[in-house]
Amino acid sequence: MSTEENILLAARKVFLQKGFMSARMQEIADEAGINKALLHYYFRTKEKLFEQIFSDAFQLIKQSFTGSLLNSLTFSEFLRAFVHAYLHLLDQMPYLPQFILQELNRDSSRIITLFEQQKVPMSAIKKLIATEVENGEIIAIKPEHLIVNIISLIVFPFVARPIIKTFIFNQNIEDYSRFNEGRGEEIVQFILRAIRIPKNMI
Amino acid sequence: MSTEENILLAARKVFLQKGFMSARMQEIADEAGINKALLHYYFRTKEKLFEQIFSDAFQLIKQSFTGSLLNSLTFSEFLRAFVHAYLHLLDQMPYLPQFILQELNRDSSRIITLFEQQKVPMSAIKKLIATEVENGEIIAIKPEHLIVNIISLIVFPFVARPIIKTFIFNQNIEDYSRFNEGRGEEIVQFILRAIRIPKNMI
DNA sequence: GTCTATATTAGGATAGAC
DNA sequence: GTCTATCCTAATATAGAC
Repeated sequence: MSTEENILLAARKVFLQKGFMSARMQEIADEAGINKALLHYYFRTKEKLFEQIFSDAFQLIKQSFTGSLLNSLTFSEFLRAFVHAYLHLLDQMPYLPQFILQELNRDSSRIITLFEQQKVPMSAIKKLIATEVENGEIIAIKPEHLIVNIISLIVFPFVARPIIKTFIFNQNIEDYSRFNEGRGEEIVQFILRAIRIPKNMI
Repeated sequence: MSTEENILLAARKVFLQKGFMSARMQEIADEAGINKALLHYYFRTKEKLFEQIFSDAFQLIKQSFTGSLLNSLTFSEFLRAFVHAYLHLLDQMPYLPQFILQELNRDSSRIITLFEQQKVPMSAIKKLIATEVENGEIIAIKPEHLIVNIISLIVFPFVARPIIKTFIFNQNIEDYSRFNEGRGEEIVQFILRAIRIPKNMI
């Protein structure tokens, strides 16, 4: 593995856990098994190194959207694919959401650049939902609310992990990991129930 | 207004927006219209000043739980009261959730202290849900999932505000604020639909 | 390319006058 | 209690040898 890849791997680990402000160049150097000066040799500044990590991280999230949309004809197909793709990603990178949200709140100008670079297929998803509402497949709901609801149910538990672990599960690790295992289907079913047309209306 | 209150007000504003690491004592002093030395005279260290702000902030959240539980006999009463109480609080303090979550992720040991000091009535809420499930008032759902779902739907949009504003509303402020106005009832109805017993099962 | 040693600066904290 | 001036340390960044 090249030194540059090595640094990027170490930087990703440290930045994701600590965020830009709390991350230390020294810690990244240690993690990569090199020294500080070499970090600067490869990436000049902390800011530039961070930039790389941040946009890579956001791209991973974007791929959950595009990938799930690709092979889905109906909304429920998309929903199931998306929930599981996203949860699979977060399983491997649990710090990802907090990292992204923290940095976007810290530097609000970054969101503009991000929006221009990373085209998330939001309007396609909106259209998919709107069509199913028109066809009477699902209840009348504004696509924006439904999209926000889906993402909230998936992502929030990762951002609030310490609180949930402590205040809801009293630090009981087993209960908590059981909760996580069932979470994907729970979300899918919860949403499907919330948007289905009541049977006795026919 | 006393100098001490003045400082606390300024500190709250700066800490909530910036978080501990990005907050600057200088900025707090400016905001309070005094100088840095006086901050240290009143609160010795940045850490101690922060401590005060943080526990006050968490207490506000706790009160949304306890307050809503107080006068609710059924789950749907609690749900409606809680959603609106919490949203009312976040309307006034939109940075509150990101602040709390960021700090709990930064310093994981803090959660222990917090748990011992601030008794959130979680078991009472769990019991309320479990009872309604037993009585066949709502569908079979694990209380932990339902509680997490409720909080996710309320809180996440505030944490992800920049992303939602940009990627879902294309920076259109009017669309975004219309979304926020309808959000409370949307959440309540979404959850009630997801947990109701289907009519044709009777 | 990689290291050691050093410069620079930002920012929290303190001393001491009033 | 409030200020100005100063200290001190941590952390980013660079110079220069190998």
